[in-house]
Amino acid sequence: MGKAVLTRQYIIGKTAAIFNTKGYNGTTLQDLTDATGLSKGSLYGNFTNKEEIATAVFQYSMEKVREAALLKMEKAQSTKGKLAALLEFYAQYVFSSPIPGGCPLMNNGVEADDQHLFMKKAVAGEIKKTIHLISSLLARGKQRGEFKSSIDEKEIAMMMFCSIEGAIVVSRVSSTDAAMKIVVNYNRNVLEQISL
Amino acid sequence: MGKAVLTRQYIIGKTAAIFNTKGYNGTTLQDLTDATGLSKGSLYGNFTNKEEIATAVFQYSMEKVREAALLKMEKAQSTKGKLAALLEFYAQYVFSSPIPGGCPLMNNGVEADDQHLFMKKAVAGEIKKTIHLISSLLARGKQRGEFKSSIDEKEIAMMMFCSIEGAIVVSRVSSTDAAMKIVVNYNRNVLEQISL
Amino acid sequence: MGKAVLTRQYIIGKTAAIFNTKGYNGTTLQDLTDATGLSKGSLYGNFTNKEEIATAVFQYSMEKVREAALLKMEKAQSTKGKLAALLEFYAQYVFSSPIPGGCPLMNNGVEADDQHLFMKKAVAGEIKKTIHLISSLLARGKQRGEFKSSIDEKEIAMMMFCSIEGAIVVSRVSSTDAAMKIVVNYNRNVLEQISL
Amino acid sequence: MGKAVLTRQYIIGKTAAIFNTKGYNGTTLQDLTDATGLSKGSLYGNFTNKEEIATAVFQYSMEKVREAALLKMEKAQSTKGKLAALLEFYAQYVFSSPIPGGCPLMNNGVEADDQHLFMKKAVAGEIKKTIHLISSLLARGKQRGEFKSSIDEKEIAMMMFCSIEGAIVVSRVSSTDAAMKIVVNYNRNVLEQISL
DNA sequence: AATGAATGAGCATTCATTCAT
DNA sequence: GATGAATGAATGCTCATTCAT
Repeated sequence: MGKAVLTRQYIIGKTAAIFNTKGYNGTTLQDLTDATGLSKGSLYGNFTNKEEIATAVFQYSMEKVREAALLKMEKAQSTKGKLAALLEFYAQYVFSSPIPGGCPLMNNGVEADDQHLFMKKAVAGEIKKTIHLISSLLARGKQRGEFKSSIDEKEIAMMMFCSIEGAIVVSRVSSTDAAMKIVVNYNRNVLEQISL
Repeated sequence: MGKAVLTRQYIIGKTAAIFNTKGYNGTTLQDLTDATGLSKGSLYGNFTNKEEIATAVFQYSMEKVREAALLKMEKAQSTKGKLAALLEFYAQYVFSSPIPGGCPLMNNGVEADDQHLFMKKAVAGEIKKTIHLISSLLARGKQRGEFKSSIDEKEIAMMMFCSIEGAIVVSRVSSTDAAMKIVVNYNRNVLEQISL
Repeated sequence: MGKAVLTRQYIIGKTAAIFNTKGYNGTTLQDLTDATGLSKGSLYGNFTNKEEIATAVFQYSMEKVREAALLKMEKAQSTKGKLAALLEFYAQYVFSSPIPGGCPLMNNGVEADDQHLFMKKAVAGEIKKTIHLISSLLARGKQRGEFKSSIDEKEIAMMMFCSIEGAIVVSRVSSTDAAMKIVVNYNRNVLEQISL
Repeated sequence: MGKAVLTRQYIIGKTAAIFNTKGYNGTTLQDLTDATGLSKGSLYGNFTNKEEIATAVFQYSMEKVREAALLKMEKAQSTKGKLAALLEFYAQYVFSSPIPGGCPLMNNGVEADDQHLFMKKAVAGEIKKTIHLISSLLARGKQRGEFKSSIDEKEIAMMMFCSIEGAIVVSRVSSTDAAMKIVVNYNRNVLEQISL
């Protein structure tokens, strides 16, 4: 890895929490130089502009989130166990997310949808990926005979994802994880009901 | 109504879409003077600062949203019919929301949660109100014998709300209402299943 | 006295301390409406602009100062006694001036000299008047045989005035009346030395 | 000297006369960019805010004043001669001060005393320094047998300083150096009277 | 590869003043 | 005579970006 790549990663790692907390508009170059200890010139030497930093940070943040989720899931052996672990992961997410500031998908998605096209595309892609992950697990569970063959894995995956994401925002704004607890519990029950 | 009140309402009405589209940070005083045709001085004569405008706009936007939802619902006579109408309302929400730019709850909630305390409080209150509305309808349906007495109306209300809100963001970011359609359909089925 | 005159005097009385404390540039119309409880429109109904208010306030403030000084002086019967009373007046001036904020002559003089011609003239006139007052007292003392006939009353008056005014500023900036005490004491000794 | 230091000094040098003429409140950032040819951004890159510029300018101005005074004084060999030179310096001060606009001590002192604490401290310090300088000269003259041993150097220094400063303001406001001439002449006579 | 210094456009906010009512 | 509402210019300050070194 060349020095340039290392510096890019250093910058991304040091600034991910800031972007996720303050949002793209709310994050200033000054914030980034403060967090990294680097000069503005150096930031612009490694990225073409703030948009590029934000996009790279978003990709990095999603990797971190996914890593943390997969770590939780890999301990479980059954597909159902893995999905339960994923729910467990989200249950704790509200107040201790891998990148502070809540879910990068919601944070960037909401700010991007009418404003930042460069980011909107990236968020849409990551959302699709995440829903696909859940959907695939459900499909595999069906194949392996863990889940009823009648289930619509796409529907369940979408409901799981949307309700969890909604619950993250509701819980964070309300400063209590009451909403998240209800939603996670509901989805756990869904897992039970579709199990054979 | 004094002139001041009228001007305040005029400002609020003209700028609601801007705040909902660009967010608080992304909306500038220039945006507001452009939209209203008023001078900055006039804006500051009617509001103490941008925060106060944003807060008033948020309250107004939520009223508009609620009005539009209630309008859809009042045609239905059964409680179940009202809840179905509410789902119908959200199904169309993605691309034609009463205030352009998506759901003010998500938009303001996501931006506010780590940054704008003045707004965070307001959003939390409105979310609570909205969930309570759904929950109350379910409870009344139970009383009236439309729904099974075994249902947990708070749980269902929370799931409906969170999944719908999540679906709004997902659909808007993805520029397709596929997610919303799935979520609305799922919740319609829930209504059927809890009906007697 | 018509209502207009009364309102003018009301405004002047309520705002004198503000101008003397914050200076002309530092005083805003908002300060004046806050202090008077009147609207901007009313202020502009009674004065043509801020300059006119400031000028009227300055005249009023100087009257107040002179009144307070004369009150102290009138108890004394000898001319020397009157001048000693005047020094006494200044000795207490630093921390309890008739109009809070120090001497209007210095305050307005310093701010006006390069900027506000309308005020510069007024201040110059009042300074002349004040020095003339001291000078006249010394001259009368000479006539009445209280003071040596050899004294140059204009020189002594100028020294007294300049040293006292300088001491006011020095004392106020230093937050201690040490300078004023020394200067007053020196001038008291001068009075003794010129006495027959 | 780094470029930053040079630019700071350039800014200070170019703006000293403006602050001394218009005062802190009366000086705008626009004035400063006009005088320097630099952008606001550059000004804020070299100073944290207007206060910091004003403070630096005040220190610089006092150095310039002191330099000019010392230059006049160093030609004289006797202490009395040096003090006479200092009076000479002030005699010309009214219409040709090292920094245009009068004495920075009075200008900043009067504006600062009730408003700008950051400046008040600085002015108080410089006043003390200046009075100490005069007092030291008088003390040295006593030691060297030039002045009577009975003199109170602190009293004389204070009177000299206060009367001169008062005379500066009076003369500038009156647009004539009559006051200054009288005060300087008086103080010259004092020097004669305390000489052995 | 990194920096320090600069820029010009833009930021939210306040200014003295006006004027229809 | 007094007011509330408006204005446009100006306020101090911050922004993302550039570029010579």
